[in-house]
Amino acid sequence: MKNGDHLFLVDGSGYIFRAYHALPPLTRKSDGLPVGAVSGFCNMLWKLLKDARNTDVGVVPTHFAVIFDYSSKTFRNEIYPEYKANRSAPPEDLIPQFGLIRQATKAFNLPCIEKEGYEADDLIATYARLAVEAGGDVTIISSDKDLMQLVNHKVSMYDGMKDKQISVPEVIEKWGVPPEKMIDLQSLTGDSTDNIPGIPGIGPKTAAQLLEEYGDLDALLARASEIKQQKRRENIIAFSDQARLSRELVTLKNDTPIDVALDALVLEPQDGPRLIGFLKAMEFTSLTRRVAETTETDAALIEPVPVETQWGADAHGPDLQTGVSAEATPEEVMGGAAAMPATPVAPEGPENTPAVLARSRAEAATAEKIDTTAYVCIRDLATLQAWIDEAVENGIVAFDTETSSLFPMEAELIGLSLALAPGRAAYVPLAHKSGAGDLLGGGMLENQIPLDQALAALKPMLEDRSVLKIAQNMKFDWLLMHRYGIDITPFDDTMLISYALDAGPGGHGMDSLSERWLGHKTIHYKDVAGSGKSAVSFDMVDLERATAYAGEDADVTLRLWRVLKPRLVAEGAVSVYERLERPLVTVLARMEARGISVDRQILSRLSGELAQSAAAIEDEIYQLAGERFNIGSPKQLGDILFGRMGFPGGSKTKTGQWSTSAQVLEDLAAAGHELPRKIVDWRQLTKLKSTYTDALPGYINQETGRVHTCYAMAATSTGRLSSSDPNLQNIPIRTAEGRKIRTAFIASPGNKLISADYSQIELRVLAHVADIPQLKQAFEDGVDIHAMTASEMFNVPVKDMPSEVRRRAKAINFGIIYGISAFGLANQLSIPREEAGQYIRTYFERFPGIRDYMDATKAFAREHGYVETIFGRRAHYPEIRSSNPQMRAFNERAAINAPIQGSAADIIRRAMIRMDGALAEAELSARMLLQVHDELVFEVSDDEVDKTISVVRHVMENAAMPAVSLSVPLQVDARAAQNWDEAH
DNA sequence: GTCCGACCGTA
DNA sequence: TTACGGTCGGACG
Repeated sequence: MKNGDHLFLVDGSGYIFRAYHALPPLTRKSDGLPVGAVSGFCNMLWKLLKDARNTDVGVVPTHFAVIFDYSSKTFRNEIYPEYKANRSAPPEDLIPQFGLIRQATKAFNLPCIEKEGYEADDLIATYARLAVEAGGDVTIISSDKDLMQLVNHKVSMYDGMKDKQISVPEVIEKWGVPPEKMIDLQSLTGDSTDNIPGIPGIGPKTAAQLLEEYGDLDALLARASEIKQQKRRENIIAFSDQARLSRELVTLKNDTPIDVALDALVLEPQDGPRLIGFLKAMEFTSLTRRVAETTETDAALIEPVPVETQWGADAHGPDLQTGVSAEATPEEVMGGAAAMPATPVAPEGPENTPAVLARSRAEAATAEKIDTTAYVCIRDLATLQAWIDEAVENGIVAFDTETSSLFPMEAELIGLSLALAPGRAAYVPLAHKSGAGDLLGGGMLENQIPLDQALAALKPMLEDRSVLKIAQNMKFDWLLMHRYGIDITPFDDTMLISYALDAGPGGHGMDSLSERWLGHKTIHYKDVAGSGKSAVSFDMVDLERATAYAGEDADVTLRLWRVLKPRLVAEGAVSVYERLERPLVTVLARMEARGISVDRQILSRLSGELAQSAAAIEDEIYQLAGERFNIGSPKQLGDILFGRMGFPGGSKTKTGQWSTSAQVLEDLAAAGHELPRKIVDWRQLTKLKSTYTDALPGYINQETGRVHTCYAMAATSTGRLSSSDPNLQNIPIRTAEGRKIRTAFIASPGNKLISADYSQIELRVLAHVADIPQLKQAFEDGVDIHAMTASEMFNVPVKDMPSEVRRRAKAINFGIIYGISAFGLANQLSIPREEAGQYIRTYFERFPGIRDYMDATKAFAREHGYVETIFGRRAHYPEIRSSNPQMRAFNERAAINAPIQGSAADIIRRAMIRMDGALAEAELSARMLLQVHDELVFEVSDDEVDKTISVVRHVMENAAMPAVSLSVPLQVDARAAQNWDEAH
């Protein structure tokens, strides 16, 4: 920058709020996305830049930047915690616009500048100083009085909305003091919107008058006793410290660290097609036309670029509080009734609606052939950098990693692939071995970019908030890269998009999605790495095959995204994806990374005890049976029990074998037979040993010494998570023997485990969605729900109720949630089917609303093929129209269960998404470790137990709010102890 | 070596 | 009667 150059600095954050309130609301036609502030912003930028190229106008920028606030916490909060504390969260329809305006800035080919810990105003002050020192002039595009202190003969302001210049005379005219006294003036008056205290009773007029008389703030405070007006004098003396503090707060910091040099702000030529791509996506038709004319671009040839919208707490805007009021989307606020159909946006004509776009994308995707030999293998840094640059330019890139393991906490990076456009993908090998002839696997292959250099090159792009990273199952890649010091943001996940759209039968793996949506059979991992004993690690795969395989993964992921993402809007699944799926990815990844401490000694001792007990029982079994056989083989066991020994066979399995289930064996035992009892006991012991005490130690991670389960986000049809490797959602609890295994899950020294679980969450959800007065009242009163049910059904008082009566009512309550049948209930309670049927009839008489709800849900599912949770998550049951009565009945029961189980699953997801923020807000160091459907397990320092329990309980009990206001209270029981058994 | 059914642990 | 994942045995190729 040199003499005569002119820097324009746009106060982006200030503009967003001002435009939002000043301009009429505007939404994108096709899907209702709020874009009023974005529209105003684009029009203003266009006007500024158009004038800039018109040399008839006096002021021509040579340098240009748009500056944003990054977060609400800045150094000012250190000085004064109350700074801006009175700000409420931004309006919900403004939230997605923060990100869009940053994207707009990029589309205008302008630098987008922000820095964590600093306000936009400080960055503006810093750049203004640098520019003036370099001999340039500065125009700040803002009308914020906080910036007026910067005005001088080289620096002026411009109000883009009023088309008004603000120089030294305008400041004096408006405030009665010259710009250099604005700081003192604001220190005296304070500022209610920023919660800056100032001195009570002093407004701008008085302040200006005082400064005129005494010169500056210090002189005024020093000579305060001379002031004639009594009240004013007393206040200034009493609140002088407050004025000095205010001065610190309002004084802009003009020496903040900056990441982008002044000279890098030089104004680049407009990129017409890029800008038009964005404007078309926003559906700003008239501005699109004007830009097309001016840049001589044929807008018809340009596709709208996909834009990233962030609704939640990830969205960066100034003063975005973590409070719940900020989080409801319009879609959520309007939704909320269970099993109500979300209205898909109906295509009303040939215009470009989301539904039309989604359909055309789907058609195009199957038509395009995929050539896996066309991918590039990148082996030098310069080429990688060129791809990265293009990704940044593009704003979108599909990303995939190849690793040494499917366990993300053990996996090491072997290579990664990128895709910039369909068919344009590259593989970057990073740790392939030469493999030639050497039994030890050979040395490292030549000509690979060193891992640290590749990661250093990729990190800025992977963390660049203007570049959308797309992956299939991002949690894996996120956790892996997190371990390499990179936190990917922002991202989309094709697996989760598919799940939000199409949960039901059928998975969401890349291979099946590719086949379904692209009509393309992917290369299977087995085909490149082999399988079983002959399988090799991916680092031994030759680069040609590795490139085809890995490149295809990225290519297919990108293509899937292009097909699936538009469907979210078209089919009303945006809210589920944005509020329940995407934000959970990093929450779960961090939980997996933390792991939980497991005591190896306890497990090993238990294994020994179990082995001994099992061996003893084994001998008795052989004695009783009169021969040795494999007790673990249901086939052999059935032959002996029901064949040779002639026990009365209970039921047969579907393969025609005698069933040897615990139920059958228990019945025989109850009839006085000794052997079946022994078998049941033996089964329990060996199950505990093989599944838990023997297996768990093998999952203890070498480096962390902890067990890191893996959560599957898209494995169930209802919205529940599942856990595997190891499954920590089925650790025993029902029997005393089993519970011992829980004692091996421990808190690290100085810590406790907290277990917090929802009490009867599914029955509470049922009471809410089916609107059952007695159930709601019972939960309101906090009474024993099963006893209440029994009392209603059997006309017995709750007091001194026989336990068997309560047990039956409990079975019925669960039966209701599961889509009850007389057959199932009879089985569960070991009573005749007729009796079970009578129970159900009685239940429906007492609670007619339940029958209505079940009938309505079934009818809804038959009509639409899916059901919905209270948050709009859909579960599809296409087979509910099957002509097979068994199949149909099964799907009906599942359809009744899904909204209940799924709503409960959604509630705990919401709690989990908010939990880390709430704990941080309360300055608690507790770590969330595990989720078991209605339970969360935390590890917390001994001295923070009580506070943590109260925060956790608050978050969990209010998790449905504000999207859904449940008509039943949620109750959370929480306890802390040294191990999981005692905590639960 | 791979797949499936039976069984059983959890919510 | 709902939703999962792990282990085992045994049949298949």
